[in-house]
Amino acid sequence: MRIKELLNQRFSAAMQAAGIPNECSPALALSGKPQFGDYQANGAMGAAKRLKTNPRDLATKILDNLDLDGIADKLEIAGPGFINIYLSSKFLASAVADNAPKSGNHNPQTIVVDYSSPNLAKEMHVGHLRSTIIGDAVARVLEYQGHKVVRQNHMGDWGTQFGMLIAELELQLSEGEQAELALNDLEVFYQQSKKHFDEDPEFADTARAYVVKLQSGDQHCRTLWQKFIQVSVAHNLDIYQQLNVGLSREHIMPESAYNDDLQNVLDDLTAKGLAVESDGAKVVFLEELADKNGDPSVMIVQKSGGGFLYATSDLAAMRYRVNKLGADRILFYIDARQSLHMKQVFTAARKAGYAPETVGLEHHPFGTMMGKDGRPFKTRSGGTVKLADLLVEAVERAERLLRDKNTDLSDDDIKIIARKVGIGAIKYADLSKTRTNDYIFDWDAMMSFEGNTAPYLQYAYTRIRSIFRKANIDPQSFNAEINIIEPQEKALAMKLLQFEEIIDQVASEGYPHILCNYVYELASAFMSFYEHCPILKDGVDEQSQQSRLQLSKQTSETIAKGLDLLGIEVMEKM
RNA sequence: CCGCCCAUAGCUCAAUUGGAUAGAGCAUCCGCCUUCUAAGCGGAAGGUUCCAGGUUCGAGCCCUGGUGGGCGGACCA
Repeated sequence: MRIKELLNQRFSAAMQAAGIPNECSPALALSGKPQFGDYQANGAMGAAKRLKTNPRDLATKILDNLDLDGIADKLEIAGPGFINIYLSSKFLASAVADNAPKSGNHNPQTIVVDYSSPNLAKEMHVGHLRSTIIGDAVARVLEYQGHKVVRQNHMGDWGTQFGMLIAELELQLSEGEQAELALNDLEVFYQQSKKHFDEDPEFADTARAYVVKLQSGDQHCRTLWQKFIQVSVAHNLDIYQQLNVGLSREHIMPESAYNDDLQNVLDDLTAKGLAVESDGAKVVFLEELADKNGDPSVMIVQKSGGGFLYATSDLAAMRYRVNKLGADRILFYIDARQSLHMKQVFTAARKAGYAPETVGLEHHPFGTMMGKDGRPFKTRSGGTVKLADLLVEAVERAERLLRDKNTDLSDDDIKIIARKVGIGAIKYADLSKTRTNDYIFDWDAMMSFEGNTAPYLQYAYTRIRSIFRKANIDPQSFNAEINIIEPQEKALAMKLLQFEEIIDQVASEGYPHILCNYVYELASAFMSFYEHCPILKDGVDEQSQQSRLQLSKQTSETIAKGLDLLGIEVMEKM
């Protein structure tokens, strides 16, 4: 149940009865401080401005028409016209009791989520982390809400580099090398290839010729290319699995898949008068994005040599997603540096009719991962950090910490837990920061097991599970009536009730850090509750014990669900 | 030259999108374990929200102008 929504309905009705126009929102919000109640309605002030009346009088009028019987104990008008709402404990208790995840969705949409989309020429590196895990978290949230989510991994498998790479592969195979062995380390392979390309003109010519041959369907080049792609894709799928990310083979829709459609897109743009020739290239001038001098933004869709660019394949992808996938909404988790490009593609897609106004096009950009020095995260020698190496280090660090702190876990348990903690820590550190900003990657902070980190939340979960083990109760089947007496019980109940509202917010705006903050606050509220409200200790009456166990059970479920939506696993012990 | 983004406690980050006295964690200091996992809890201290104006009942958030930093902008993605 969404309390805010309920209050909103009641306040809207009261405001209407008080003669306030419908456009005025009750402006409901959680109260920041206990002395301002649990929720507050700030709409009286906005409405008073509009009606040119006294806000406090208007607030009184709203209260006269407001029916919150059985929901609120007390209502008060404060300050310039705030209405403070004190919820009844009985209402809270019953609300928590039927706080079970809602079934179905009144307005399910088909939502395409474009995320991860690495370039297959090289191994995945830290630059791919954010798109991969933020996009995945949002996809999970949308699925939880009952939408049809279509994940699209727009892998880069078709650029100029591939001519160079297949020429290198051909060379190494001719020297008797096995494909699997040659491609064992994609990074090394890429460097060898680049070296040949730069130093050997003959090789470079072959490479350039192979790009053209590949794209025109030459069988030999195609076979070599497929060998390479196969290895690279397998590498990526392995990373996804390690990351507990819901991307598999079926979600891959690479650039090459649009190859046959690029000429069609160009022809169509030309026919519509959008693409015109300029300096030998085919470009689209976008007056909508003109600067203050009136110069339109330029988007090249075909090079003067005849080659297509990513703007072209992005437009082809747009058409596919709208027409074939039936998208109502398309989300792009792509680096903030491509904001202009996204704007151009969106504008062109609208003008060409590839995406009607009814289809939401949303670029959800994100900032860069920085090192502790405030510069982009690199290895000590200044190279790119491979994602595979980063994950190995995360698990190793987690394992060391577990061994330091713990004695009664088996070796196998430690291995399994270290994986969940290490990967969880790395993902959570990223997801918990505001998506659009750069953030500083700090091993110690994310692994510290203190504060707003994955280990803290995982620990909170295991603590609750431990209570049930101790009491020899199966939480799954446990169910008891909730009784809210202590302030910590109320605070915990309030937090539990905010889950769905938070989910709505993440779904509409695509900021997973809101969910992170929520789970952290929920876990903190539990820790506080747990310290002040004994459960299994001597002297706790039966009714309180049952009620507190019920609160604990629902907290553990909500933490687990919240973390699950973030793609982070929990465990029974740690 | 044009355009986009950022600036909040010593550090890392929040602030329910215009709401009341700007909140957490780390670090520092003070308390709490023979009792449900102390990887925890309670408390103290820490702020001219980069600067200057403006809008209004009310601004970290909106507008204007600066300062400082990052990133984009005709043939890579």
